[in-house]
Amino acid sequence: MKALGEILAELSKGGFRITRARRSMIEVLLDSRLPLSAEGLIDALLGKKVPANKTTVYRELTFLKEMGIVQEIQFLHERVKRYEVVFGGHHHHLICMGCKRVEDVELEGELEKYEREIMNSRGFKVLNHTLEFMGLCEDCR
Amino acid sequence: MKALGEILAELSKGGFRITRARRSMIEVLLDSRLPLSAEGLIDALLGKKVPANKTTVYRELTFLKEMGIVQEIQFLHERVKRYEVVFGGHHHHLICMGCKRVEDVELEGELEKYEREIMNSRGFKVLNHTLEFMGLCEDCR
DNA sequence: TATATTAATGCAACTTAGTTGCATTAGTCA
DNA sequence: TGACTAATGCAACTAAGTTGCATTAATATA
Repeated sequence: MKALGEILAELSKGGFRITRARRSMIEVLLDSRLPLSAEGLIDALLGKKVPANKTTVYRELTFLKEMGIVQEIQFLHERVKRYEVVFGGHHHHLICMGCKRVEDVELEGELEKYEREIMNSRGFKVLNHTLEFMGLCEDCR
Repeated sequence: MKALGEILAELSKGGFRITRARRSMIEVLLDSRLPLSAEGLIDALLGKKVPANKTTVYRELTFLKEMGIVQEIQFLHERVKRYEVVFGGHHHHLICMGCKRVEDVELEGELEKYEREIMNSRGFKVLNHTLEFMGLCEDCR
């Protein structure tokens, strides 16, 4: 997980402008410990008195995705997409069906075994995967 | 994977009516070797000269989900939801980024190891999970 | 087989999430 | 400080799915 300054420097070096909306969006996403929807992001911005236009927010999210700064997540139990700042390591989510909170998990060893298996038995080359666990968190059990 | 007759008998026993739309939708879903979107389902029905109203199709999909006959799948690379008849065993998908085809995979041993790990380290009780692999199929590599 | 009951249907109008075109604004560099 | 153009914001649009309500038809019963 990078710091705000690092991200901004990287963008600046790439010839992109550091606007109020851009900076604030990255700040909000960095501060949120769970992935935000576009709507949630707009609310957070308005809460910080940062003008947040829907079009701008969606366009900026597309941009930040292309830059590899944020990633988009689609949870099965929701219609909307969520966004989070890309983490150092690839990780997954624990989604509590009680309180709807989302936590991150990193898994040891990952799914390489399965990916090899799939390659061998099907000739299918896995390039990426998504994995989400649904259940009940400690508080909701 | 159940046969059409079985499914219809089960519904009938439950006091639900066997209508043309209901029978045809289950038929189409059983025949499709990949999960269908609502739109794809409507097209398939029209192709069979079965009148297919959007509202009816969505309502029937909701019903079939509630009955545990079909399951809804959300792929990360798509906006729409897809539906498939529930299989005997829990399974996952291989999504080809080239030709967009979807194949099923069943994994040995599954993710129990991770689910135990998550329970032990976080106190989070996993009840369900989703796992999709994105990559290139044999033909597209 | 006819009839009553109500599950299922279908239209139209709506909602939600996200997108597009285009004129305007504001970062950045010289 | 000004020129350049990336980024913005409005309004209008699209796609996917939903809702209310009057109508139709599957089934049980007489």
